[in-house]
Order: sequence, then C-alpha cells, then structure tokens
Amino acid sequence: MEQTKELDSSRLELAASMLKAIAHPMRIAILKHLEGGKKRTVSEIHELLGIEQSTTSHHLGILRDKGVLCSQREGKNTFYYLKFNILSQIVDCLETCTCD
Amino acid sequence: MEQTKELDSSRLELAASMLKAIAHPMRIAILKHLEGGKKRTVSEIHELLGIEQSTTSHHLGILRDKGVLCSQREGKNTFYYLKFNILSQIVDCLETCTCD
DNA sequence: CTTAAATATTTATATATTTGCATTTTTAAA
DNA sequence: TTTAAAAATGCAAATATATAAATATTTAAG
Repeated sequence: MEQTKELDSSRLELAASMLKAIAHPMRIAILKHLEGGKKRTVSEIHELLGIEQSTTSHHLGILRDKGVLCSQREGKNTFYYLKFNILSQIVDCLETCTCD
Repeated sequence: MEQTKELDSSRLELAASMLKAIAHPMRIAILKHLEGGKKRTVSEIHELLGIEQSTTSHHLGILRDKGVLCSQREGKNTFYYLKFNILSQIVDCLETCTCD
C-alpha cells in the first residue's frame, strides 16, 4: 500500500492549514525573502519588513508550526528557511496571477 | 513605466486575499475538480463534495470574488472554472508538500 | 553572576470566517 | 402563469484570526 498522490480528507486539512499560514501579506513577503534556500534571522526579517519584533516572531512561528518553514538556533539567533524549496512556486504563481 | 514583477504592498494584499480564498479544505477540493480548464456547475460540485448546496455556492462565490474562479451562467446552470490555469500549480505544490 | 541582545510567549480586544438552515431569485418548461 | 430546478442570499452562533503591548526565556559576553 503506497502513499497516495491524492488529497484525502486529512491531507486536505493539512494542505489548507499550510496555505492558510502563507495567506497573509506579511507572511508572503517573508517567503519572498527566503526564496532560493536563503536562511534569515528574526531580526533580519524584522528589519527588512519594518514590523514589530514580536509580530515578526509570531508570523515566523505560525509558518513553522504549519510546516512551511524550519528553524535552527545558532547562539542568540534563530534562522528560518523554507521547509520545501518548491513552495516558492506558490509565490511565483501569485506574482503571475496578480499582474493585471 | 512597465508592470513590475515584484509584490508591492497592494499586490501583496491582493495575493494574500486570493490565497486566503483557496486556503480551505473544501475550496482546495473544489480546485482539484476544476483542473485542466474543466467547467462545472454548482450542483455538480455539490454532489462531488457531498456538502450543502448553499455552502457550495458560498465557497464558489468566495473563490470568484477573490479572483480565483470565473463563472458563466447558462440557463439554470452556472458554470465555474479557473480564472488562471496556472493556479493548479498551487494545488500540485500542496500535494507534493503533504506527502510525508 | 549580571547584563544585554535576540527570540518567544502571553494576554486582551477587535475583527473575520464557517456552517447550516431558511428564504429568495433566476430560469426553463409545462 | 404556475411549477420546479438551480443558484444565490440573509441570518445567527460557534469558532478562528490579527495585532500590539507587556512579559518571559534563552544565550553570549563581560
């Protein structure tokens, strides 16, 4: 019995929760800064986006909890990065679909 | 001044609202049934998914209002279909990322 | 052991979403 | 013009989400 390629009920739930995590302007912007396997700290993203530190941490936490990002602590810093590089496709697709 | 390929603030809002529309188990399932340019009526989707007619219409309305689907009425039926076929990429990507 | 930088968590309020049921509207056919 | 099928809308209760401010935790350096 191999892994199905279809989206059954529980996989639909998981897929929706991942997508819901991404579906926020700030969090899409975060993903933009993590394309190509880049790893960034909370502070870097906090400065790049110009939003509160706690808000930044909160958004990153959501993305990690829902399986979109991974994190790895190094000293005082925590680096975040895409769990699946293929997720950039979603941002790319949105760029195409919001051209007009 | 040509159309930028980047996601500025208002395009981020638009992208997020499209993605939020998709980010629901039932609505992902709906998109699955519209891949490849297929057109389906409210009733067909209502039967395929086994959910209430009004709930089906509601979900389809959200997807249309947010620019994910288009609709076209033909007699008593309203056919819904993907506004951009490329949107299937998002569903495909989710299938890949929820394999494990 | 103290301090300060970097993250993370808690809390509270405001806002938004989901769902089914009932109702209404639209359209074709009798 | 009455009827029935198909679709859309209004409503209300339960649930979920966003945000910022305040607080807490973790870690390296002094």
